[in-house]
Amino acid sequence: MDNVKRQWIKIIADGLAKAAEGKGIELGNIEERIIVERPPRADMGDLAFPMFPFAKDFRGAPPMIAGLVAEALGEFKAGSVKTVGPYLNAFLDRGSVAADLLKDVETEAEKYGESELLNGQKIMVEFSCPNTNKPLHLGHLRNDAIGESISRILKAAGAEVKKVNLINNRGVHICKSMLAYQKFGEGKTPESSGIKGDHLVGEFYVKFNQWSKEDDTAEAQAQEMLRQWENGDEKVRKLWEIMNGWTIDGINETYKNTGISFDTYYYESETYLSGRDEVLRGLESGAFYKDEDGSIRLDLSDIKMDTKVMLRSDGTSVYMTQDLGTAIARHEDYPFDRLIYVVGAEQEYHFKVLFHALKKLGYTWADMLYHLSYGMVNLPEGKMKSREGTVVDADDILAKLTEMAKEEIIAKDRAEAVGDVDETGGKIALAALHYFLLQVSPYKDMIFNPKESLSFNGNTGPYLQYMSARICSMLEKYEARSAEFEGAVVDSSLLVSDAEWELMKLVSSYPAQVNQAAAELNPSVIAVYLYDTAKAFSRFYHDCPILGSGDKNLTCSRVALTKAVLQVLKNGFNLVNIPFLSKM
RNA sequence: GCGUCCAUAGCUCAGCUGGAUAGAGCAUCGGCCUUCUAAGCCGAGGGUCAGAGGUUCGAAUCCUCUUGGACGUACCA
Repeated sequence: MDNVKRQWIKIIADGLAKAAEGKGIELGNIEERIIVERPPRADMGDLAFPMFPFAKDFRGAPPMIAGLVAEALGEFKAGSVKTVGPYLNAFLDRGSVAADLLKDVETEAEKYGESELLNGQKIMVEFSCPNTNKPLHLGHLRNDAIGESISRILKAAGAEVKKVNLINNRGVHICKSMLAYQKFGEGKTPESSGIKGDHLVGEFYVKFNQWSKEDDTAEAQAQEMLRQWENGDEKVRKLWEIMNGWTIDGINETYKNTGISFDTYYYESETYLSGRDEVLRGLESGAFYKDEDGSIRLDLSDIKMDTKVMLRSDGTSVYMTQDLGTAIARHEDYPFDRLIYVVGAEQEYHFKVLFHALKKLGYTWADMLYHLSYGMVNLPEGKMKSREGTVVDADDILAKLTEMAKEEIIAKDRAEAVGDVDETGGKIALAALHYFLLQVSPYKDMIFNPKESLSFNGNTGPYLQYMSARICSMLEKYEARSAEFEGAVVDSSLLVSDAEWELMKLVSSYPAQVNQAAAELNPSVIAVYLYDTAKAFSRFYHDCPILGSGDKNLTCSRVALTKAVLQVLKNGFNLVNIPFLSKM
């Protein structure tokens, strides 16, 4: 389609040149000045060329110019033009465009839509980054969905992508659940209690907060435990290892259930010390300074901010210390061209400071770091608050969605056709969840309404799956009846109705959508595109009989178009982590 | 206080680097299953794109201000 566009720009430029010549006007570099747009309605044409920019040259109204150009162009092969007010609209030759497109999609198959936009670029994407004191919640699911999707999109755009996770397994908050476990745990384990490890640990974190309300030494005890941990106290370390293991196992199970994976895990417990060394080096080099209160700080007055603590006065690390160490370790492990941190918008300040600190330390690659800041997931009543117990748990929401999907399968009497109801239910749940989370632009806050968001109808993930399942079912029937269509050929000149042409245009625009999503780091571009395409197919499917078209060449041709649509849906599903279903 | 971001239909969201009559879904109302899965299709109503200026041939989109909201401004992460 890009070629087609370029070809048309040439044609229009030619027409403009001729029209200008007739009037003795000099237009300069015409091709660069031509704007290509999509007409608002399909019946107005396929490409639109506004003539406004040339009004001054011609010293006349745009509609007049459009008329002159149309006249100058006369008849030609690639299609036709029509003037619509100030616009010159082009109608492409549907048959020949369709033929090329269907061939491309078929030969490229699962690679259709991939590009070379980011060829040769090494990109590291950090996302998820859970704490090991509680299970994942809905906010993490948004983070995971964005991180995983962005990684896949960048890869599709040609980049070499490394997905990394940073486990926040160190700090007072971790000690809190450990302390509560020591006091109230009674030796419980995930096995003995039958509770998933991360949830079990989370229970003790909640318990700590209750206890600390009654006992005001609780916080101090947690601090003391952190000191013991830093000093390598054997008993504390042992408990820490056990409980971290429980949480990480539990969280990994959630990742597995959501189709999320990582190439490398980093652990804060392993990077915070190198961060500390780095800060001390920075103190020597003069990048940082020692404040009168004993802490080591970074002066931010050059970027109009205050100062920031890099290392506490007692020598222990803060979040920043650790992130400094991690970033440096990462660049050594994988000399990236870009490192994308998928982290909530509330940490924008943190990353501004982190990047600045790295630059001050002399790391030139600090310019390659990028904070992909995303908005919060809120409830209709407002923020999720753990203290008020309104946090939506990741496993709970998945289980609930899966249950609803299974009920739906049974209610529609599809259990037998589907085969494994549990598995299909789980995949439908994932589609609902991921589509819901990714259809929204990342940087915006979003509202999750438990009652209304868990829908499988309308503009949802399951709708997309449903379309692909119907396609598969139809294609299966086509194969089964292959004898009837013996000798039929694809004749793209038969695929020129408006419904078919609309689908062609959508299929052809998929590669551009992938590039846009990659350039903007925005999965919602793909999500919205998939819905538009599924919707257009649904309309076509309803209006145009395929197997019963009455003409075997027409059937064969529509099957070819349908296969192309299916391919694009499949490829797109993969980018936004929506499981493909051939039956539902 | 200062900084960053957000504001589009009753609700949840799209709207490409400014372009032709601002779009979906949900909800409401009305049609369509003897025909490829009704998790579907078609139609109706519903908008001062928060408000006011500005730039431009043209602004939901860019700039300024105002209002409302979120987040940040920790020796928490």
